[in-house]
Amino acid sequence: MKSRRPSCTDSGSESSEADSKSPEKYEPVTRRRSAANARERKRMQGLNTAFDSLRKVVPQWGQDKQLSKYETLQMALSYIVALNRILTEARRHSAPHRQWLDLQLDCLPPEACGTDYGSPTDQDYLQSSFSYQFDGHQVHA
DNA sequence: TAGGCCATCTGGTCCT
DNA sequence: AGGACCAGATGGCCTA
Repeated sequence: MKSRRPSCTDSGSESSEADSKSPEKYEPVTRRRSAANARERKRMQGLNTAFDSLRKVVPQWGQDKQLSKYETLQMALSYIVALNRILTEARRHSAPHRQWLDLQLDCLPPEACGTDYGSPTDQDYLQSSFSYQFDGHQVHA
């Protein structure tokens, strides 16, 4: 994530005013607003942490730059649909194949599911199952 | 320079 | 009453 400096409208961010005034000298309304701003900032940071976690498990084929939040959500949706499709296809196969698949899924740590796409063949198959297009921002489930 | 993306502030609403 | 959540507004940064 790019590091961004606070915007100039960052009035509640304990900066210039906080230097000249201790918090207890704030007007109650100002103090409450400032606290609410801090909570909102923390909440959004939590949300961004969640987005970062999601980016780590979502494929980023051909994308050298970080997915935007919108793209991350769209990709996650498409990824889930693709994996679901693969599982559905796998269930149609014979027992030995199903056992193999079950074994693979059991052995996979959750974090590895998104970053290790297996052999090039597996990767191609998974990618071909994807419907999310970066340019068009479209998802066809 | 325009457009995309983002962080932050803010006021409103809902919930505990 | 206070906190969580949300959406709109605003302004900064980056890239084509």
